[in-house]
Amino acid sequence: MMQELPEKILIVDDEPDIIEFINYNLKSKGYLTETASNGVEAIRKAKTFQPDLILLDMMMPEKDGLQTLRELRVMPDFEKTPVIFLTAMRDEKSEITGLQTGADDYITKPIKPELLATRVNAVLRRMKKDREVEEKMILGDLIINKTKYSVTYKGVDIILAKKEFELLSLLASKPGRVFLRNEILQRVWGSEVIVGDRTIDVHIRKIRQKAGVDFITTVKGVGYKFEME
Amino acid sequence: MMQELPEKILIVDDEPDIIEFINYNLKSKGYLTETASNGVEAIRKAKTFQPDLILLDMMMPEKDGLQTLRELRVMPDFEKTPVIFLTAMRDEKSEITGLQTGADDYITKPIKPELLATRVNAVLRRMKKDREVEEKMILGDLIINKTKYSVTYKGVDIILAKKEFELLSLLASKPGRVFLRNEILQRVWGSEVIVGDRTIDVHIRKIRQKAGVDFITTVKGVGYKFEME
DNA sequence: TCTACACTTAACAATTACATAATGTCTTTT
DNA sequence: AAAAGACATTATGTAATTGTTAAGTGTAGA
Repeated sequence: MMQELPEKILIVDDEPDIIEFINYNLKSKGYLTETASNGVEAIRKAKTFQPDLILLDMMMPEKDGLQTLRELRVMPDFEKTPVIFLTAMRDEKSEITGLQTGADDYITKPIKPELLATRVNAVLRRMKKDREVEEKMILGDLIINKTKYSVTYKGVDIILAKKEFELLSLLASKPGRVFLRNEILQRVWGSEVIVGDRTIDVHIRKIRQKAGVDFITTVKGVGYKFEME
Repeated sequence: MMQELPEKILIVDDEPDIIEFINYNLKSKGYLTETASNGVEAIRKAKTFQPDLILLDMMMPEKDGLQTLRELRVMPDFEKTPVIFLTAMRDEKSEITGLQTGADDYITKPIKPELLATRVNAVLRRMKKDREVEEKMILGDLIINKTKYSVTYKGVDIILAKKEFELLSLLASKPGRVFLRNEILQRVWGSEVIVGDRTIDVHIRKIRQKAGVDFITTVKGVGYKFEME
């Protein structure tokens, strides 16, 4: 039987007392925790901490829980990270919007330790099952494993550098769909970084070269797409 | 030869007669026992007594057996503690729910001493085997023993310092999976401690050096992963 | 107290990824 | 067919990242 790693939980709330309370409870249950007191901090911490689950207060100054969740859901890393909303009292309205926006559960304050633990457990277990299936992208003879950062073609390893891997993953995430050069830049390099257009070509070339076969089709004047022949 | 400690059993039932009866039987077989008469007391006693096995009555006032078990399972200490349910008569429904919730066995009342002893024995034996397997990680020629803090490669001992051992254990816990530097820091050093990035490299180097072979692969710009060649 | 060892850091070396420029090839347009 | 536009290819310098070594610090044990 394999040893299970403790799961990482990010706790976001603007009230220090609540953070303290939740933090204590979850830590004593063996979880690895990190905290944030507003939406902006939450997003920053999420990037470095890479939590397995996020507990997110709905009512916060500046950026509220809903808005924070929306922004997180756009980022590939947190597209599927489970989120449990913390809401003040039975507020039917926000419950519905919360679940619609892509939260996985919600807990009403005041928070009861047992309930918290149960919900956290349930959501994490559910997620773990999904993960196992989702971690591998299988595209014919090509297998891309995001957690292993590995690519194999017909069982043979293809060793790609970071940018190459991310580029291929992006294209392969929607086979057949054309990604505009702009979009590729945004998603692989980020919005701040500015690199020339040729850079993409060069990376594409390296992937084609290393793979030996060509899954990437150039759509002139538009972009690139992944396609098995 | 290692001295075997008597195993500790926590008996939970709301009827004093039954507690008395079970207690007498198990004590006479050499077990160390402790009792509780309801769910709340059971959880409290469990924390201090740290039983190897829990006999848990299903039907209890206030907090029933199922609920108690659920709460116990959330706590790291009792995540894997074997539990045998005591149910009144052949109650198919509760049997099923009991086993689903993570009980290891069940005994129907009225309790027969021989049956009790047999079941208790069986469950404890099963657990002991699981333990042994769980504590060792076997990865090809590499064996990592978490309880003994020892590592052998092809039968030869590799003596690692604590941090080195923890680092290797972490990587080996999910072979192939890449651990980001950030995650390594959080999991081996904890979220409070702040150490420089080179620290990881140095530890990695010592492991590679001491092992003679290299199970650890660097993924530049990403992290490290464990991989047998 | 002395010694040994674990751990961290700093400084530097080595390596690698990456972006770019320059040039080549192909395609489309006129 | 020439020219322009678009991508491919190659080579190369640099920036980023990791490897290595040695030395400093602290701590436990002899």
